[in-house]
Amino acid sequence: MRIGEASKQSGVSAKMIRYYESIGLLTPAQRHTNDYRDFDMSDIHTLRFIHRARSLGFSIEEIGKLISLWRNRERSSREVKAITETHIHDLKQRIQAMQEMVDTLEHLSCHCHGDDRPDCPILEGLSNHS
Amino acid sequence: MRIGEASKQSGVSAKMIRYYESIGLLTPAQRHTNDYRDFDMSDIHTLRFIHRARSLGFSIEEIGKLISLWRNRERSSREVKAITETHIHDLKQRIQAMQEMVDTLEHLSCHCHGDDRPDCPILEGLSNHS
DNA sequence: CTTGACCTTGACACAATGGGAAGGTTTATT
DNA sequence: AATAAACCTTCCCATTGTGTCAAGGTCAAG
Repeated sequence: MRIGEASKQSGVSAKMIRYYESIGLLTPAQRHTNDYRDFDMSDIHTLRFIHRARSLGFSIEEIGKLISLWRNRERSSREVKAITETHIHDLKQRIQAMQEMVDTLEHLSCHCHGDDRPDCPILEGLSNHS
Repeated sequence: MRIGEASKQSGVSAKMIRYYESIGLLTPAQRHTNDYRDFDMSDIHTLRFIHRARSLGFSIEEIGKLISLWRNRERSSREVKAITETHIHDLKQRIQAMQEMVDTLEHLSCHCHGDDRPDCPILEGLSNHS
């Protein structure tokens, strides 16, 4: 099947399919005589795998490792779990950092009248708070 | 003072100071005869403001608006609060999306033995879960 | 035989930051 | 005074992952 159909069936945009191929995440698709890429169901499975991994926030690099483990029948689940745990840890840290921002911002915001007057604890917080 | 000192006093890297100037977030600094930028305390205040706003996750664009409100004595705190609330909302959405990733990942990970065997619910989750 | 829907590659853009090169200036040490 | 170290300048390139757009090739249906 051609790239448009592969895109529909996998949820990965045609642009991204070409991109993943160009950076070596995907082995280059077969080509028809007219140079059009030709995907089979195995390609679709891989693309779906990538799509789901992306939606769980894995980086392209991590996905590369996951795919190679996925294809390797000799793999140890330890390796997969390690990548996943690292990623979870990473996500949690980012969540925490953002939550701290939210806390600070809400603290500032709740003291701000939010009316026509110029007095604003938010701006004060941004300028004084060292 | 020169850019290195301004960087130290504000916490913004020299690289970023030049960048902020180039995109118009900062009004271009004074120049010495030798072409070196020359910052005064007013510049430092602005840089600190930017630094704190960045550390709270505001985008450059939002910071541009905040700075112009900060400088405007006729501002309404309503506008500042609106920008802040929008940003908080944005952060919360991103946190929620990431938290959902974490939940899914932890669910998969806790079922994975993480040993020498190849069986791996994580990979299965990534390949089957449509 | 034209129209429209595909496909191809390539270039450029985003946001915010870092790295480095090539070259000029100032400051400190010999 | 000479030299070395530590600055400064501009300009270019890389990052991550995605989108947009252009110029052109291919194919099927009308």
